[in-house]
Amino acid sequence: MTVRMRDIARDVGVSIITVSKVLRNHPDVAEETRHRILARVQELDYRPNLAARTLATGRTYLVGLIVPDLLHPFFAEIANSLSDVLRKSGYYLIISSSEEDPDLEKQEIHQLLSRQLDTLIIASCRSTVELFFRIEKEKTPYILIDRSLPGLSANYVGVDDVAVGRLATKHLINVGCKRIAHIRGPETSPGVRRLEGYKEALAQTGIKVNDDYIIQEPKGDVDTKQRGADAMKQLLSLKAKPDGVFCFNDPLAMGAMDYALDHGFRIPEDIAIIGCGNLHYDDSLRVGLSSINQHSRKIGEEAARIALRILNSKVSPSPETVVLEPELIVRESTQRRSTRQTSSRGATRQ
Amino acid sequence: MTVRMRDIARDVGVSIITVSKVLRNHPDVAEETRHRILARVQELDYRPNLAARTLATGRTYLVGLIVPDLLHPFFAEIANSLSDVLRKSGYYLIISSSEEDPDLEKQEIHQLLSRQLDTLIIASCRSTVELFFRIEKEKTPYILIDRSLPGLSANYVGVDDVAVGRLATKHLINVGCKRIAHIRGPETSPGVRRLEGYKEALAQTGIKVNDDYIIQEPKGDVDTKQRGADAMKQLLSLKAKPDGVFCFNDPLAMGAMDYALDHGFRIPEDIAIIGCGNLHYDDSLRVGLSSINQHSRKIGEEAARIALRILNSKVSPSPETVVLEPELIVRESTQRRSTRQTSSRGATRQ
DNA sequence: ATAGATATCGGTACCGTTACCGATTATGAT
DNA sequence: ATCATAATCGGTAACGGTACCGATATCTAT
Repeated sequence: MTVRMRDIARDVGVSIITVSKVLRNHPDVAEETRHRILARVQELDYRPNLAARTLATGRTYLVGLIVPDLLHPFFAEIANSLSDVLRKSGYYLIISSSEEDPDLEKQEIHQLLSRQLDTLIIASCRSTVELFFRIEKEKTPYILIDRSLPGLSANYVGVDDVAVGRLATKHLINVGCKRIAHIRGPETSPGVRRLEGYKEALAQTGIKVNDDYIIQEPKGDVDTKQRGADAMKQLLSLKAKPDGVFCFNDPLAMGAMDYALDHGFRIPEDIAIIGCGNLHYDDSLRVGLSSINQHSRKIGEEAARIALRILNSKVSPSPETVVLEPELIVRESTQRRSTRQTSSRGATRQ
Repeated sequence: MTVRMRDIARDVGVSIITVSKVLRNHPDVAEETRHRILARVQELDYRPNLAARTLATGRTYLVGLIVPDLLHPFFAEIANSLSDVLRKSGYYLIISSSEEDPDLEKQEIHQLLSRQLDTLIIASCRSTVELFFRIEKEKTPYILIDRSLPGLSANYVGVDDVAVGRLATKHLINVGCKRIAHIRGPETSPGVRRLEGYKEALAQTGIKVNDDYIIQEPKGDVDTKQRGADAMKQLLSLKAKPDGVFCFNDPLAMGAMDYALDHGFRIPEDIAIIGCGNLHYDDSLRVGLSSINQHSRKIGEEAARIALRILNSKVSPSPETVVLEPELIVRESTQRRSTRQTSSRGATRQ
């Protein structure tokens, strides 16, 4: 069997309680016995049974993270930075993916809650708040990231998605696009708000919104790149083809770009494309992809900070909201006319 | 406070034990009481405390996964497929990243072990086996993926890395390359074996290995793309520039490709490039990147299968080794001479 | 010498669940 | 009616820790 506290206690000749104190750096024990205990701990390679500790203390030192898709670099980066910060304070991250399926997400939430985690961090694909009220009743603090839910005053960290839509669309307008399309995202807050920003930017410039230029997210289970290609196909079959497209995210933009190029369109001359996410491979694509930086690492860090604040305070602090400013990154795919840069492939922040 | 089994028992008028039996589908309870208990469970939204269950049973239904880098799509995909399979059998995946740091990996292993997980799956960045002997002493079964360790007869799932190196290098030879370089990976088994395959292929064709053409993995903390670019810079400053490069993985190849293109070299005319991993964006790069498919999803599935076999058997089964055959995927970056395909961008399996 | 403070250690109860086995009741066969 | 058998339920003792408080020993000041 594995080694337990009582084994250490027996060997050293003290009580279990004293061993427990040493392991938790409790001051209430003599320097000499502390050393003897630690020596034996080292020798036997003892490590506390965290399940037992959890049962006794009610704390797991475990933070749950639920994301819709681990393969998406945006979420992978959040997971990374979150984990980096939490680890330094002795907390551990347990990650799970909902695959953009609300039912699966619910199941995962239940799984994680029964594991008694100290905090839940979640980029939810749900559109209703009911489930979160249940979480609140269980007293497990939670933090929403990337996606917020209407009518829920919870901790939230994300980017200003209306500004994302506005920034991208205005940029397309600035480089001379007249017929601007939007390949939109799902019915979650980023999808809705980026669309909103898109419409706002058009309205401010006096351009009328054309519903043909807004491509809905299809239900199907096809992969993102394929969806982007399908959307672009639809756009390019219109009589009045768009000359600029704002895509909900970079993978969609990648698919859209491939389709356009493969069918003889020039980017950005015939059609300019901008995505969102500023993924690390944007530079290396067939045409460097302009994008909006969502500060994924920063989102993870802020979420971790809030989590630690909650974990370190006796009473639960009032909900905190962090909204980051998006940043425009210009690459080839939108460099038309006057905005063309001297360097052929370098990205410029604006 | 949260609801416990004893609350259900009190309300329904049975003992705690009976409730426990119902929750675990124990046959030993009458249909009618079972219904009454389940009804109350539903009403109160009761969920068992898994920490307590773990303490009593010794099982966590938790499988640990340690990978060197979650941002690398190869590992993200393994995590995904692993999780898919395990979930169906009621197991949960707890993921953690070692950031290619052996010390951090050790720390993570200890953390996970003290959480009493049922199995550990690990793509180790360690080069010594000593730590794994300790794991074995603790009786926690473990499975190595992607990277094996010399002198350790453990469960292992991975691709035949010597074949990877041979396949890539032979392909470069077949398309007419004469001076073939290799940007190699770290000192883990894939890095070592792919280099071996590279040398084998050259030897079989009677080409002498030129040490200038083998670029070592630098120690620095720069990102993979930058490392690829640096390596390519080194290669292109040689008097006898190589006309073909086999890169350890696709991100390295991406950086290498960018550097070459940015400095006026044509791909594949001046220099052909092949990577490894067959990442989903290989199609959309400036030049479509030829690659070797490592079957990441399959690796996850096989590892999950082995894990379940261990978890379902009373005695621990003898170690199992699964070695997958790599597959060559040809895209533009190596299409020279006779091998040029009709379709300009489509990938072909060979 | 005595009281009070300080440092060091331990006893008891409990965290929420399950394993093991024994008890009770109902059922059916003879 | 009797007895074996099966079905249903529960008591007790763990699992490996920690919280809370009390006990003892040592030291200091008067």
